[in-house]
Amino acid sequence: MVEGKFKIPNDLNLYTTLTCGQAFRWGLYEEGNFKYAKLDKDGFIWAILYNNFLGLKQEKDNLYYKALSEYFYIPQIKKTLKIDEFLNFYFKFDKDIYQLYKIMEKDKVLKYALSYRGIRILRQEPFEISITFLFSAQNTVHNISKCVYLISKKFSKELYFPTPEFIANLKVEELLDLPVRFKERIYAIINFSNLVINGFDLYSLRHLSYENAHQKLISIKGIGRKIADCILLFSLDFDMAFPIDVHIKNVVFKFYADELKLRENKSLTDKDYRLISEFFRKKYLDWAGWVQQYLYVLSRKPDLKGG
DNA sequence: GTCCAGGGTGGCG
DNA sequence: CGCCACCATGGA
Repeated sequence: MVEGKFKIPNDLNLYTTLTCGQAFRWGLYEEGNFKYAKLDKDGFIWAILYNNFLGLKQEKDNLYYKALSEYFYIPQIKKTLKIDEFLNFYFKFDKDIYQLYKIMEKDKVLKYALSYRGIRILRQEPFEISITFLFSAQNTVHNISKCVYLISKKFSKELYFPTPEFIANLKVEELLDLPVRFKERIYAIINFSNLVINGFDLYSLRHLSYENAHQKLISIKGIGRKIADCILLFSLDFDMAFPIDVHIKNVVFKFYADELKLRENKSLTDKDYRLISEFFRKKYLDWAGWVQQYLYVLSRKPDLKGG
């Protein structure tokens, strides 16, 4: 076990970043159990990621870490990173979030979300994120994290995230204990894993335009517009992706309806999804996905819903 | 008991 | 296009 201190190079709110619905592995690992978003007795929050076991704790501008190993293997770039380098990679510290704050101050709604400053979009592993968000349909953050925990438990004692080969070879019956809303989600993750082992290269989508990458993803069974945007934003560096779930939809219709000339329909139509998404993308470019995350956190706070 | 979570698909008018 | 039904859950 290695321990150390890392000087945070840009603004960060560690706890909110790790528990705001973009990552599902952070919490407290006990014997045969996992408690999402819970800290250990020393105030560290833990995750199994990139074939390592990492605990983090923030004190002002410092990140204290404990890790099983000093090295993290990043499969999508086929490189091993030392812990400092890894933290810069994972939290995208090369992106100067103060530029985002300047933008947010000018917006009537986003300025209120500045109270959550320090939320960053994480750079996560594409296959894991794809499977994770395939679990996410009409599901809760808590249950999604439980799905990820349980499927990792089936794969290895160390709780590493399964390989595509492992999931592809599972039978549906072996996955029915996962708390997904719809059984069809189980078929989707097995199908997706088969695509990957047969040569579908998620990471190569990064070379495409946003439009083309999104198009490729939604052509896959079980992945629609929203899950595609989550995969692009949370694992493939498409920071201009703007996923719209029910919370984002509500906050946009409440505060931006006039500006966007929106008329509320029974459900969010493809036309409106595209309209809203494009509006924020054109306005905020490579910060659109980050803006979306601040809106998401803001809209999930019950006391702020009134506006 | 009810309501709702980071949805997607297929089908009909 | 918009709307609908349907889909093996679990917590508040």
